[in-house]
Amino acid sequence: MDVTQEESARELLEVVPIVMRDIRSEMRSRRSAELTVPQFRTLAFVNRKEGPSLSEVADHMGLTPPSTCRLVDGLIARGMMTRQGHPTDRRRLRLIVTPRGAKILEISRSGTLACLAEKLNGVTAQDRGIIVKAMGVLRSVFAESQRKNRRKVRWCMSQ
Amino acid sequence: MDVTQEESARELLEVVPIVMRDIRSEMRSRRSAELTVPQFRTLAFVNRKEGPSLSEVADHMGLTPPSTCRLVDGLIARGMMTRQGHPTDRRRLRLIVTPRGAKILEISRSGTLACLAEKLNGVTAQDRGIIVKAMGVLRSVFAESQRKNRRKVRWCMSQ
DNA sequence: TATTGTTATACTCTATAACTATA
DNA sequence: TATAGTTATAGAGTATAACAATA
Repeated sequence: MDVTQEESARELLEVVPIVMRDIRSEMRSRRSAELTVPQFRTLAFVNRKEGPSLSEVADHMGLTPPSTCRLVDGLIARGMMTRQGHPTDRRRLRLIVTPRGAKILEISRSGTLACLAEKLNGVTAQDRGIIVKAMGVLRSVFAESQRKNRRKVRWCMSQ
Repeated sequence: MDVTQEESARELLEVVPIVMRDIRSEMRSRRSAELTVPQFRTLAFVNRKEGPSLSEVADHMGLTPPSTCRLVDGLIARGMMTRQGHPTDRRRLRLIVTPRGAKILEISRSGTLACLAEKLNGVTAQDRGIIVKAMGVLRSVFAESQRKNRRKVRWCMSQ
C-alpha cells in the first residue's frame, strides 16, 4: 500500500494523540509508581546513560534547560535520582538514578507495558509486526528532528 | 514479521511519546494559530459534531468534566467557540465552533500537517503505507479503550 | 436521588527572562 | 565572553472535592 506524505501525516495527527492519552492515563493510574510520561522518560534516560549532565537530558527530551531542571528537581525531591559534581568541569553535574528510582522505574515500566500488551491482545501477530515496523520508521524520522529543535531553541533563547 | 504483545507494547511506549513531543512543539511554534494539542482536538471534535454537550467532549477526549470545562473555557474566552442552551434539557449545553474558531482550526491543521508531511518526505511510500496501516490498527485498539476509561473515571468519582 | 455542568484547589509540564558560577 | 545550571514567573493540562441547577 503506497501512501502520500499528506495521508500518513493526517493519520499520525489523528491517532498518536489518542494513544498518548492512553499511555499517560495508565501511568497516572499506577499509584505505586506514580510517574508521568516525561518523568518516566527522564528517569529511563538517566538510568541508561549513567551520569548524564542536565544538558544531555534536555537534549534527549527536547526540552529547554529550565524545564528540564524542574523535571529533574521533582525526581530528586522524591528520592529517585541525585545530582553529583562533574570531575573536571565544576559547572556541570552528573545525574544518577538511586536504587529507589531504579525500582520505581521498573515497576512503572512493567506495569504500563503489561497494560499496553493486554490491549494489543486482540490484535493479530501480523498487525503487531506492522506496528513495530511503523514505530521503527517513526523513531528514525522523529528522533532526528529532536536535535534540530533543540538547537533552534538554543538559538531563539540567545536571539 | 510476527511479534509478541510485549514487543509491540515496548515499541509503542518508547516511540509514541517522541512523536507526540514533536507534534506538540510544532503546534506550539505555529504562532498564528496557537492551539495546543488538546485544544486542537477539542475544537476539531466540536466542529465535526456540531453542538455536542460538555460530557460528549469529555467522553471523546477521555477527560474528567472539570478538565474539559476548563479546556472549553479557554477556547470560548478566545472566541473560538460558544456555549448555547440545549433545547429540551436545561442542564445541558451545546458547544458551537465560531467562524473564527473554524478558521484557526484550519490554519493549525494545515500547518501542522504540512510540517509532519515534510518530515515524512524521506520515508518511502511503502513505509508510509505501513505507518497508515499501523495507525488504523492502533485507532481501533485505543479508540475503544477511551470509553472504558471514561466510565471508570465517572465511577471513581462517585466512589 | 441522579445527572450536567461549574468553581476551588493543587500539582505537573513547559516556556521565556534574568541570574549565578565556572570556564 | 560563553556555557551549565538555576530561580522567577506565567499559562496550560489535569485531577479530586465540593457545589448549583435541573431532571
